[in-house]
Amino acid sequence: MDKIDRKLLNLLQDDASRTNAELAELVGLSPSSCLRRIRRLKESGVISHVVALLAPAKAGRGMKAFVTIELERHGEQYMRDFLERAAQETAVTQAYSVSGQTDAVLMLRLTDMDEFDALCERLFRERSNVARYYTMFVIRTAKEVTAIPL
Amino acid sequence: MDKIDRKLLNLLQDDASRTNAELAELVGLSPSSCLRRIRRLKESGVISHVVALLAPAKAGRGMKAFVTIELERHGEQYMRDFLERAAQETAVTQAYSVSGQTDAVLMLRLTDMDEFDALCERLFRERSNVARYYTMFVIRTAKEVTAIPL
DNA sequence: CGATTCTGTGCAATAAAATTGCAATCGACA
DNA sequence: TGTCGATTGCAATTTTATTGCACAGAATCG
Repeated sequence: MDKIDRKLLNLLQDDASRTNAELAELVGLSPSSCLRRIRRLKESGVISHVVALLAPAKAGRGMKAFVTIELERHGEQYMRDFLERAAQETAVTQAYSVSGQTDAVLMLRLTDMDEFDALCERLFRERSNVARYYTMFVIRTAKEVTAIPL
Repeated sequence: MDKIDRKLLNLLQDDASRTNAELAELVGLSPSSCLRRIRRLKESGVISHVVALLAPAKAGRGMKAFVTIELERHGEQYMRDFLERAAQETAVTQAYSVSGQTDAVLMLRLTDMDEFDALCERLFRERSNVARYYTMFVIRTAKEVTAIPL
């Protein structure tokens, strides 16, 4: 993992639809060398996926929310159960167990409030182990990148 | 935006490195038709980017944290200032203003605690407008997808 | 109801891009 | 300084993307 690899990764994290020739040009390598490096980065798992990102609003899910959750009972198994149930919800795009007063954090992508209500019913109220949950609706997105700084 | 478009978007959100011929096969179209649809989806902005996703641990940023922030003074301009400063930090991958008791939420990708400490110093303590901040370190990631369900 | 337009389709030809073999070069290390 | 292993660039080859074109279906309008 040298300087060129990092440069390549930064470029690919920003826009993976560039042609290999273009990337080669940008990092100052021949196309073949460049391609071999990229392949190596994929095989080693540093690059885990190449995906298309959609504009949330145009995909009909412009509403975002964070939910912090405190569980009633705090065993490892309870946490596992809750996260598993949460992960199965399509509106849940991120689900974590965390340190601190809060036990879990969810990131939601919603179409409307009805969907939110139905989700809360299933996840937090219906025979659940949730003691308290606190919802923060996203008002403004100042930054949202998938790139990991190198 | 018909059924085939949605299918294409789901496929591309999952893996955008597939060849056009493969995608065409999967949605039951000819390669040329398929390509034209994808181009249309890009031009219309539904597909906003195509990016490489890295394995955080292998990229040296395995540590994640959420921070909720309450500001001292609550004007629009104060919020704007804070978010702008936060967004400039490379460790901050997501920055939002939110509804509720909390004013802002940050998502952090960190290499170590020293980086966290330095970030807090810059963002929360150094002549800042932050009244209180609460950090939740991610213990387990149960789900983390970029795909928007369609 | 029929003519017309518009949008989308498949096929085949073309252009562009990725991929590979190979010889040369670079750099670490003895 | 010589040797080994890894990386490079070039050029040939293969694969993939792209485009022109004619046709089919749906919607529009008189």
